[in-house]
Amino acid sequence: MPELPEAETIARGLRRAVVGQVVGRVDVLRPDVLRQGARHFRTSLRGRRIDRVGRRGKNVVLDLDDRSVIAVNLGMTGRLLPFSRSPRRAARPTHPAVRFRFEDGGLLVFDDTRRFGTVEHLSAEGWAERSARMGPEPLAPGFGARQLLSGLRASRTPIRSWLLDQRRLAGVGNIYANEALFLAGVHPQTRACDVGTAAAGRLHRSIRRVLREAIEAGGTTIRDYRDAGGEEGRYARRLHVYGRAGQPCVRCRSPIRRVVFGNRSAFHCPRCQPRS
DNA sequence: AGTGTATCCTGCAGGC
DNA sequence: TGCCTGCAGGATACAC
Repeated sequence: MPELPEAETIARGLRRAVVGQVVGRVDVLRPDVLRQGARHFRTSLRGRRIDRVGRRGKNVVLDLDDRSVIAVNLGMTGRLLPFSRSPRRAARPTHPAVRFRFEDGGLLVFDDTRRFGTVEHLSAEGWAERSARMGPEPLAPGFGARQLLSGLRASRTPIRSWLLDQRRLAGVGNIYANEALFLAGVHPQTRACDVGTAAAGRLHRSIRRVLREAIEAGGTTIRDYRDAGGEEGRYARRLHVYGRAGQPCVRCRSPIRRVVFGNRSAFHCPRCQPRS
């Protein structure tokens, strides 16, 4: 679910509530979201102070005072919800997986209905290695059209699959991949190496534009996504193709098509995004 | 290298 | 109302 704009929105919304907080007790209610033993996870976090909240790709990253990090991948339905005190029944998260209790009585709950998300405590080196295996940040100033083009040249996989591969580009998921391809006028099943220089330039611009605008709108809520304050994102009504199969293209009125490949739905306008 | 398939889970919408 | 199928912002592992 959450892609880069949602992770960014959550990270921003979390800062006020958790930076400076010192971790006390940690409750692991659903050990399967961890990638390490719950015992070790709990004990190694106790007493750590949260110094910063950031994001890498689709991950929300909490930097701790010993340079280790808590990396949260939100999966499809993950949420990070801060509370200044234990919430009463009605306000309680429905699927809590991990509860971080702070020394001042506040808490941060990782809530995840489907539990495809993960929470990991990594050393500085462990996180650096992980991050190094991920592709560039599409919104970083240094990420240019040339870099995108050179990455595309070497691959024959469909461009939509290429965009979803976190080792190639970090943070783009199915919604924004489809939206960016629409804006660039590129068919989702075009082989990456067949995206020409001009189209790659358009795609570079549209990826950055879509991600930036989605961040401004606080992300996209289809169903489950909520920010750190429990609010929905407002980008859903601005989607051009995602989830709009059969509806008229906003640009040319042709019906939007849905095709499935790589185990995911892809949406495109057959007229605005011709196959090359 | 690529693609198709299955897996991990839960919940919701739509058809009958 | 109830049952069934298909679908979902992700990621990975496998066989071919």
